[in-house]
Amino acid sequence: MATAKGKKTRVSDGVARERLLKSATLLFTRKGYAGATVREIVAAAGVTKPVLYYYFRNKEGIYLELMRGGFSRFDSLLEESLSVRGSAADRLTRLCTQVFSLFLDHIDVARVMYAIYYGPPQGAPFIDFDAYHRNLQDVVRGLVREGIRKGEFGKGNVDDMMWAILGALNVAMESRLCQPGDAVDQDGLGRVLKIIYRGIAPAGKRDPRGSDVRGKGGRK
Amino acid sequence: MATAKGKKTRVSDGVARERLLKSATLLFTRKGYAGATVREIVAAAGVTKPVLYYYFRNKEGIYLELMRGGFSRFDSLLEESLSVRGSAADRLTRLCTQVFSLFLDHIDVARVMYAIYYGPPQGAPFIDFDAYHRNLQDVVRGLVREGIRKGEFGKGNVDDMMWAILGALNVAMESRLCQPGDAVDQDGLGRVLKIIYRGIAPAGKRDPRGSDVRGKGGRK
DNA sequence: GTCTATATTGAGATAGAC
DNA sequence: GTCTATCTCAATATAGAC
Repeated sequence: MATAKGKKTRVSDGVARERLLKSATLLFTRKGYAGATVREIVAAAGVTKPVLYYYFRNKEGIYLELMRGGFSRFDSLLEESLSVRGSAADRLTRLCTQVFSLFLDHIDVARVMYAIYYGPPQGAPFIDFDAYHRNLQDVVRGLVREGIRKGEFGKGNVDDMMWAILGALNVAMESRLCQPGDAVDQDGLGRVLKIIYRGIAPAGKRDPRGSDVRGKGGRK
Repeated sequence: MATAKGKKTRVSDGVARERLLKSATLLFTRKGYAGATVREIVAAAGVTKPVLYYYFRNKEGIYLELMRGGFSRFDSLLEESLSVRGSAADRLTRLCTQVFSLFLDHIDVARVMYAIYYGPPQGAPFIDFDAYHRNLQDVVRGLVREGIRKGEFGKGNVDDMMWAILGALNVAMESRLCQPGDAVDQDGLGRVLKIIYRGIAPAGKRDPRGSDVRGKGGRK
């Protein structure tokens, strides 16, 4: 990230950039993409307009950078989950836990995404949120399928299992967005997933409740 | 509403009113609450401004009427579910099915609600969506508790079970909002709920109807 | 009263000095 | 990299003709 030449600057490289990203997130959240003005964003960041244009080209640029930051990490998680080894349940839990963790770490950016996705048109550049949603679905579906193939899960409708799992992840995230007080945390998500694994276990092989409550995977 | 003809109405009572509600829903969905002008709404409904004023007083009035329409039915469902008899699972499924049905019947109003809830401030009158969400949580939690008390569900964290069930309902609704093509339908929701009932069944006992989690879709 | 032309504002964006 | 100063443009507001 730092410039190769190590040129001296008034503030160290990227500080203003980070401040801008932060203030843009805050203001996009509070007033929407259209409602947040470049003036407010730079004022809140304690810099002047040209600084924003220097780093991000324009208002759309800083918005896209926000989105890209979140989604690139998300893509990494999906990719990583394909190479990780372990039981299907462990891999699913790992994936959900990591996605949830990413969500919690950037919940303010997530709010902006939700507002753009569900909210009215605001002139923001198009982001194909549905594609990311489908990617997650595909990965989860693949892991479920593998679990069935290995006999870890019972035979049944793969999509039903996928929806049950995504429902757990989804409700955890949205409970955070909606009621930060009484919401689902990482452990809660892990426990809800356990309920689902038990529900999709093969007919004869249901392990007793709470036989493995750890979220990091039973054996490693 | 006043069916008495105190005023001169050119169309039969309620027709213009319904047309206004429909066009307002459409325009609130497309352009947001703030973006939809009274002019457009009445034009789309084929009536004149005074007609809107007569039925709804103003833009806020027609918006509140939309919200009230959805939520009053929702409240009825919650209330009704308290008096219905049957197993906890049946009552939970019945409640979720009915809520989902209500959602599907008024999915365009639901879109407006989502946009207001998650979207940026648009100057719309405040609606306490969180309260409705909490109400649903409370009813589901109560039904889960009863299921545990009657031995239908195993002992365990009541909230975890509640979140699993709400996750299923939630993901069904949002899959409809997001990807109308490949979404969850009533049967799908029922099957996902079965998975969860199995997952929260008492340790030794298998839910008779949940013994087959296979849906008609099979593997996809 | 309503309409239209003009003024004003406030938005995003840029040039060039340092 | 950052600043001061400025530009363009569209929406809004207003004034004055009709």
